[in-house]
Amino acid sequence: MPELPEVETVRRGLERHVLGRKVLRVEVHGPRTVRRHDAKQLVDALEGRRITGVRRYGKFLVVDLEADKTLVIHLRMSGKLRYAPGGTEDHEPHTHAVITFDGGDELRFIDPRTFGELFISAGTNEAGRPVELGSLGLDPYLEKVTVEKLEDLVTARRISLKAFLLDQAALAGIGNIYGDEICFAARLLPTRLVAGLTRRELASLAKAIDQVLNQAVASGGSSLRDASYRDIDGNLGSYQMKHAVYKRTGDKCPRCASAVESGTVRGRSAHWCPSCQM
DNA sequence: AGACAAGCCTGTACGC
DNA sequence: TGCGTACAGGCTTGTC
Repeated sequence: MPELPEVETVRRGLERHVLGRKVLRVEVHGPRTVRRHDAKQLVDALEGRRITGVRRYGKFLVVDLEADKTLVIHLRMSGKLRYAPGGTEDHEPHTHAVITFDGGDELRFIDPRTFGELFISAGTNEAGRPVELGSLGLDPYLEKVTVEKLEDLVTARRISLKAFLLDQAALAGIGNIYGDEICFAARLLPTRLVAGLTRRELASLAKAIDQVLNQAVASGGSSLRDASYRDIDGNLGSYQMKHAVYKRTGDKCPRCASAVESGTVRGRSAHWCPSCQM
């Protein structure tokens, strides 16, 4: 489940391997890989052009190319990018797109559940971001989350803290794993209504968002048993070993040793410590 | 065998 | 009336 830390790790790998490289050939398989427009449009935008930048906004990867072409990638649940040096013939199952560079090295898009997608942006807004990403909220890794910003974002919102953290239009990049871990780090229950959080609690939340995401990026993200996230070179992340509550129902809370509980909040699984989260 | 998980979109219902 | 919200369903397939 690539969330902000995983996508940031992929972005760094992408920058290391493909920045400045010239695309020779692009193959797209399956009708769901490119679904916002004709696949040929993507092939034509990429072939013959060099990659000039690799950005990330929330869970979206943005690959800039010469002639102001912009490739946008979202991995959704099971999408992976894999860099394969030239001569690595075997494509693993569910390889839906292959970008071959000058010299023969390949960038492969693999996605068993086919929720992920690639598309060419129709243009950029005044901030230089793809217009399709216009509704994304504040990216807590690119921009510092302050109490003031959180106060602005939660006013008049009658939703739970967990729902707020998952709302990509408020904060971009947090998914179910980091949502639970941030609530734990902030000592706040996921069911709390955001409009009712005190300034002190919002300060704790801001600090938790910053700490959890930074530590997760430093650990190369989280790799779980299912969907098994790996970075662009096939390496696993290690932040799952630091998860305090996510999928740890019944385990001892690392802070107070109470048993971790779980349930459903806004239709999504949630995990929390009943003693030290309030 | 069948429920479930994930992110995100869409349709629908409902309360303030 | 209308907005914001919750909830269910859809998409998909590996895992339990």
